[in-house]
Amino acid sequence: MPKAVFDLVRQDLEARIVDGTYPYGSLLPSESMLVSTYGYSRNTIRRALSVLADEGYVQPMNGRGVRVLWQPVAGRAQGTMVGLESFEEYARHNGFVPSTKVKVFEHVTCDQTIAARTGHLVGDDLIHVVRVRYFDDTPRQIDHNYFLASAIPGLTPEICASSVYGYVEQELGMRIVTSKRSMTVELADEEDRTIMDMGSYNCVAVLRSQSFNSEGVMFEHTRTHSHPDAFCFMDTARRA
Amino acid sequence: MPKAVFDLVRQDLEARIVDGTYPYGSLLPSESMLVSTYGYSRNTIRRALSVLADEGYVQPMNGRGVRVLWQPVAGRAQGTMVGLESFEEYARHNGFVPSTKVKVFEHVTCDQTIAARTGHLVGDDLIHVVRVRYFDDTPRQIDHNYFLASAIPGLTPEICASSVYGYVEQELGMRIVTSKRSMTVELADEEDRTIMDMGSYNCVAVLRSQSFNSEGVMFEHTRTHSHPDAFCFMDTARRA
DNA sequence: GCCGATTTGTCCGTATGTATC
DNA sequence: CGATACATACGGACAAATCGG
Repeated sequence: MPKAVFDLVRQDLEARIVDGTYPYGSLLPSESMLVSTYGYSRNTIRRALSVLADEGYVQPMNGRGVRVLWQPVAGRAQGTMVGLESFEEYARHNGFVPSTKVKVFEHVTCDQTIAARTGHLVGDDLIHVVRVRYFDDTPRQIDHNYFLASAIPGLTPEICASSVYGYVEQELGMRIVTSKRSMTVELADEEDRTIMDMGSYNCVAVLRSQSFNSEGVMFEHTRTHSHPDAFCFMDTARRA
Repeated sequence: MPKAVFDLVRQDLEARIVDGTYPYGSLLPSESMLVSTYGYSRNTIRRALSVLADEGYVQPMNGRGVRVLWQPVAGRAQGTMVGLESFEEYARHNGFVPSTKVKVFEHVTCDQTIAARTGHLVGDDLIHVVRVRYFDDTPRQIDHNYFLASAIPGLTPEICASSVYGYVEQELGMRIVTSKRSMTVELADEEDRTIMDMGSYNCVAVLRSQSFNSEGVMFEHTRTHSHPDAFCFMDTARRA
């Protein structure tokens, strides 16, 4: 999809890191080398490297070179849930067959309580959706969504049962850009225990998120309760 | 600390966003405006904006402007645990008095089992440390660390009881740069139940992380078990 | 310890493309 | 259609850190 030059370079370098051409612990060719091999300007090469560094693939070292940090997955951690990944993307990456059942689909007007909890504005016309998510027919997540109705015209329960993100991006041509999230561990509530088989667990992973579209409007608040066996969040951070 | 021009601009813009000069939902002055007010080149201004966008403060919109996404913290979420934050930084930001008790401090040689679990290399000389972390004298975290001995000369139990990161950064002049982390929810083990007052919870938040120093060497693996009441992880993600 | 070569980090000025209004 | 605003790319310059002789 992306046709930007710096992104082509990034993809190529990433592929070579993953396939072992540039193994863990080694140094990448210097910037000037990459400039001559790729034939693009140093700024463009540097931008590609910068993205790779942000994603944790490499680490640049002043005066020395760029070290490869990436290594094949350590093993057990099956779930990635990296960056901004939807339920369906997550399932696909991990070899599960995903399905969804819509339990609630209703219009509500945002009052003070909802506003405080979700970050929507009082008076907004919202669509409240509750969904149960299955991996291979086993209930694993319960989603409570509040969508900004004006931002998602034509939303139906059927769309909620497949992928709202897909609808929003492909049908409405809107790109989800930024998402703020928080993660906590909380006691499973009545709903969790009724719907999911909690086994010996009495807790769930709770992920709350606000999503902003390409216009900078917050169009969604989600609270997801995940079964501990189906939750693994991965992340890479850099320090200034 | 940072004297780079783009970072000064970033700090200034961030401050104006936080203090309400550029409120939530508004548009920042255009790049050309910022160029003339700050007196720096467009590249430099754009770099500052780019960092702010990565951190979730703003969202640039092609052809329109740069929208402010930041808003004062929504409320309850007391804990930030944002980005790369050490235990002490976390405690300070949240008004707790932190303390630490070192339970284990021993040299071990990395065998196959430890290597598979931590990502260290077989044969490495490691320092295995187990620490209990307190907020206001209440045990809230249990840390299992494996430090690469050769990367942290002079490490003592006393240093472990205060801040290893502080020692590493200030005394050794080494900067922690990249960290890869994963978060899961797991059943509290015997150790958790013995040391922490789990109340009605039977789960803990488990955070595993590998830290790389400025030479691109992995010098630490940590597994932290956190009490649910003392764990809140916040994050902002962007989509390509 | 010094010096020069190498490599990454920062910054500037300019040009062109694309999206919005 | 033109004006505005962000996105991408190029080329050049100098600084800072590292390394080898």
